[in-house]
Amino acid sequence: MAGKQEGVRRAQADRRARTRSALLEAAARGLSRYGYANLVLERVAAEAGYTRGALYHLFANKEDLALAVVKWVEETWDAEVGHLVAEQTDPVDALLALARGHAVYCRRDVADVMMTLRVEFAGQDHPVGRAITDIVDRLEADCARLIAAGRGSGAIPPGPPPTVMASAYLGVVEAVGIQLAGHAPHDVELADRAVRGVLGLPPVTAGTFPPP
Amino acid sequence: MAGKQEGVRRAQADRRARTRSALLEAAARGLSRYGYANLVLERVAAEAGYTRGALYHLFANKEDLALAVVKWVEETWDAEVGHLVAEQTDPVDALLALARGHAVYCRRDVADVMMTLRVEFAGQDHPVGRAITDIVDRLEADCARLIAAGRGSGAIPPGPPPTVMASAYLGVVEAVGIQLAGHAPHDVELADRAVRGVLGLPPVTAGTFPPP
DNA sequence: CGACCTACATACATGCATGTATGTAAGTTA
DNA sequence: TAACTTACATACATGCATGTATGTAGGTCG
Repeated sequence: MAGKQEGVRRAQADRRARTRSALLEAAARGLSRYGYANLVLERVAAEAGYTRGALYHLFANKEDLALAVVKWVEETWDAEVGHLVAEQTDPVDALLALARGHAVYCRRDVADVMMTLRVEFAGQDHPVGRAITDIVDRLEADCARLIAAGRGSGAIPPGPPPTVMASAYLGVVEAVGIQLAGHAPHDVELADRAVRGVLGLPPVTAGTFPPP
Repeated sequence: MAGKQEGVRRAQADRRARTRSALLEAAARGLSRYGYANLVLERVAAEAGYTRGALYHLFANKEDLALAVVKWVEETWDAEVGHLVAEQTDPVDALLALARGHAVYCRRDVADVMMTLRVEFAGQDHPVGRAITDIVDRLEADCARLIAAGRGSGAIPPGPPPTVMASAYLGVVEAVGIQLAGHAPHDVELADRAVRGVLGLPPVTAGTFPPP
């Protein structure tokens, strides 16, 4: 196990990883634009600079590719938005941080992959659809807990049950993020506004937004 | 032009209209579940009690069928939600009436046809996608005017430009309508809350919702 | 440097959904 | 009731995208 051995092994592994990343990124863009059914693998490969042969060498099939994209998007989202939420101690602060963080996350062009696929596979029984609903369901449960906690402390006024609130909360967060992608800084402000509205919190008074 | 002539003519026309409606309704349900690309015309026809032959006799092709569905949904939406908005004189009341009316409209199962197709054709150049964006763009312009009017009268506090606000407003209305379909009466309440939040209006104090 | 493996391209086979052409029964008008 | 049209079903043809099988060049290791 000399240094050169690992070096060359990393060389081949790096080559593989680079092409994989290129294909993954092209697939993510393609999925967000065309969805799953209309995604043509030859275009994906061509956009990444390869052919379908490379794609089928690195991914078992179209479904496997889409699942890999979903996993990749989930990981980048967690890395960028998840920690913003985790470092908040107050549940309301956490919910507001998630909304604002997601709005910022949505400024990149692959952000609406999840939404596109979720809509396409809604009501179906497809592995890709299940992968997405699993993620969303976990997130929704987390948000429901945060809302329940906020209710318990009195920070969130009474209203519909926390699970229903969480569903509405995530819906508006997603909608604002997608509708206002590329409209900084209004994306963050309106995500904040919409979430406060759903939670029943009073609006921030003029001049105090955005907070430092 | 005796009564009998018109009678029999109405008989054949009625037959045609009934099968057309059955196919249209089946197509609407199919589109909202599977989207356009995954919609199989044989299933649509079978669900309506016919075969593809009937479908191709009444519609030129798949695209024509989808366009007819879009038109039909638009008309039912106008009939059910549009007049609620039109009879409001105050712009803020109109915006709130639209949000609440749309939430009620979304309780039927074909309500998310527009959203499904809009997502599927986003960024494409397809006639069906254009038909939808045309409708949404008109609605968005109307809402932007209402928001500008509310700003002018001071009823809506300052914030992002009306066009951006309208985009966020409609996104939120759509999201809540879809997420909370079948969760009456929370759907209406949360649509109201979300819209008030986006517009920067204070929440309704506890106990006063819903208004008569 | 010769044997082997990996990364990728090219070529082929399959399936599925659309669209079209044809057939048939029911309805309409003289 | 006979000529004609409409409403629909059945059968056929086409295209396109996936998946697989095969080929080849470059890297890897003895």
